[in-house]
Amino acid sequence: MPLDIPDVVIDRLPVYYRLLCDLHATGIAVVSSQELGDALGITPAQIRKDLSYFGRFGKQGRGYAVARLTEELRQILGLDRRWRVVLIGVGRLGTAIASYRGFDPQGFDIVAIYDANPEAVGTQLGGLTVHPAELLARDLDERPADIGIVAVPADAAQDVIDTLVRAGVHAILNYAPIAAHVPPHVQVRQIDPVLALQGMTYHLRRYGADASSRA
Amino acid sequence: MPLDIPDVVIDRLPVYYRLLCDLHATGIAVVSSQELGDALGITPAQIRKDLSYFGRFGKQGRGYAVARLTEELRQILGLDRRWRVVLIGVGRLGTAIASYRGFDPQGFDIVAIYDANPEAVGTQLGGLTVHPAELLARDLDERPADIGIVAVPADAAQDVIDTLVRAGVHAILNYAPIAAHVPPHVQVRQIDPVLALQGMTYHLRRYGADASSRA
DNA sequence: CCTTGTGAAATAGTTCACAGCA
DNA sequence: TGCTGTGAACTATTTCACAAGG
Repeated sequence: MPLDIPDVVIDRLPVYYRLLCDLHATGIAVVSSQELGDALGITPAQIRKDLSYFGRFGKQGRGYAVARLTEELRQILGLDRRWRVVLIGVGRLGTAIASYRGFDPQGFDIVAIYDANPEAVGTQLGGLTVHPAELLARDLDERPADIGIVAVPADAAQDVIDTLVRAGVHAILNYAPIAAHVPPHVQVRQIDPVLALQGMTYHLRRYGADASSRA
Repeated sequence: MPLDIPDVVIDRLPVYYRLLCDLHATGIAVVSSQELGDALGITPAQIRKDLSYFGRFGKQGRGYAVARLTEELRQILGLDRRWRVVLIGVGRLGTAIASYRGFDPQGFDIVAIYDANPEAVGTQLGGLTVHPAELLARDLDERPADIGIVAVPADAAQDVIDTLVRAGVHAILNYAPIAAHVPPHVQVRQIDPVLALQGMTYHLRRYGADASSRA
């Protein structure tokens, strides 16, 4: 398994994985790259090439065994274990994240929650007590976490991220609207609906047909 | 302004725009591509090349006038007007989206909210009444929208997206964990924290140092 | 000086197209 | 026959490096 696999390939694997889980649940045993591609809007060649970085999972003339490929991807992605996640920030967004049911079944355990606001500290959220943010560094020393989810205001986010990185957290899901600065060995993924919308308005304007002109 | 500007360039412009707004608010009048790059973790050459698709906004030896460049980007991105947004789905996530304060100051107006659940219909959310989902198509005919935000369960999402597309919505922000099928002229951006986490666990596993080994 | 704007070079990523196997 | 796996061809994107302007 080579080490120089393009990042863009890695980021497609979870998409394949999810579809394969669905197919598995539906009872479909074999699937071709063509069918996967149709379902995902990706060319079959792309899917075959992506998978070929990791091994030869298909059978010529048949396709891929869904159960086998699902299991392979689970291993490749490290989803065959559980991951410890800390959440920082319990404003509206953090609260929604804490109570989101989608993390647990995929192996992500929110194991601790922090907030800087004394009003929030001590409240219960998804079965956990909210801790004061200043304990984050100390707690991570005693009970490390794999992943940090940052849901604090923009002006506090870089500090929180620095604390996470110093405590050895190597993966950060950042909901704060800032470009996070981290060392190269730390993974960051940004969730930013406003940036996403602004990338689309460019195209809307080009396309010409805005809503008011159709009213 | 050429029509064949790479999408990846377009999606960086909002990042530049946000930083420039911050700089402007801080009272900084001029900035170099080097400084922008340092702040964003992007090479200066990339920033200059990106901007050069749209015009010549800098001054040699000086850099870019922050106010001027901010205004140019606002126009390019179509942020010099307001956009009509409909939200479908008021579960935990939809509720958080409806009350998010970050959309309005950037020109995005949530003008209507829908949900399929009769319990939710009629409740108030961010100053709006939740309407029954079956009215979505009819309402959009009478009062079009530019953008749809989809925050419904996975199994309902494609139907909602089809309805939006049929009603002439050309931009969709999809929070549902599915690969949306849309015609080529419709923009889709996916917000999917689980996929983001799964892309990072691949690297965590490679890096070796998981949290439990450091405990 | 310093920094932009930009062709040209380099790198990265995608798609083609077909040999080979079930 | 049908579909994978994969070099080779192609396309896209980034970076270089430098002329030119303030």
